Amino acid sequence: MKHLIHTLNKAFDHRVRLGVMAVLMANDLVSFNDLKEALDLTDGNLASHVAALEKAGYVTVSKQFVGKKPNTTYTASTEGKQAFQEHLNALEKLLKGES
Amino acid sequence: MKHLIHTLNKAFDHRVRLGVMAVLMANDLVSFNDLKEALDLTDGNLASHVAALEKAGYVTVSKQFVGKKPNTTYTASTEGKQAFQEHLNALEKLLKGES
DNA sequence: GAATCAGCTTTGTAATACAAAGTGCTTTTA
DNA sequence: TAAAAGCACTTTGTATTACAAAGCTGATTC
Repeated sequence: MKHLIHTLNKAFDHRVRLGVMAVLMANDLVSFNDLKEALDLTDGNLASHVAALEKAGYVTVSKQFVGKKPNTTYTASTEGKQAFQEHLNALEKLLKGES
Repeated sequence: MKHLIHTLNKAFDHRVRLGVMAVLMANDLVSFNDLKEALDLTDGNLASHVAALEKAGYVTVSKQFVGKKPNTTYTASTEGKQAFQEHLNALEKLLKGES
């Protein structure tokens, strides 16, 4: 028997990644530093979690210069938004006690 | 700045524990084997996750004999139900984009 | 008396998680 | 112009966690 918990997306099975996706669902372009401050994370920790989401194809990265400073921004990909939505649906079902 | 993600309960920050609690919220007495089958887990894996919830005081265990067979059942403690509910509330807020 | 069941515990391996420090490049600031 | 600081990582090192599989204990059914 396959339980609903096995349909939860492992890529989102962590509060930091959940937070990143939540932020990116609400704002479609967020900079590294804004994300870092919003989630109160160290550089390295954020970088590695975002890297995981990027590797999964759920987040896309773009780099440019704003004035003279380098600026990295993140966006949830269409795929990422969809996968996240499915994850939320599965979560909701699970928590409503459907097995 | 403390973000909402830091208010998520680490004890529930895993799909298996989430599943266990969801089952125990819906049914107040569940046996080891029923849980194991419902969630499709190996003995050891279930045992260790339940042990973590028990250690946190969120699940209580009782052992008795049913007929001639030993029988272990689990229940969500009052504390556990409350903590889980709070976790869900935090999750919900997070996913609605409140930071 | 061998196999089975219940419920773990142990073992071993692999995958995270995380902070802190280091890196490379550029730009302010003293 | 040398030092400090910002950006966005990467590396390092440590610690925790996840998990399957095997082992184990005590009882039981064949």
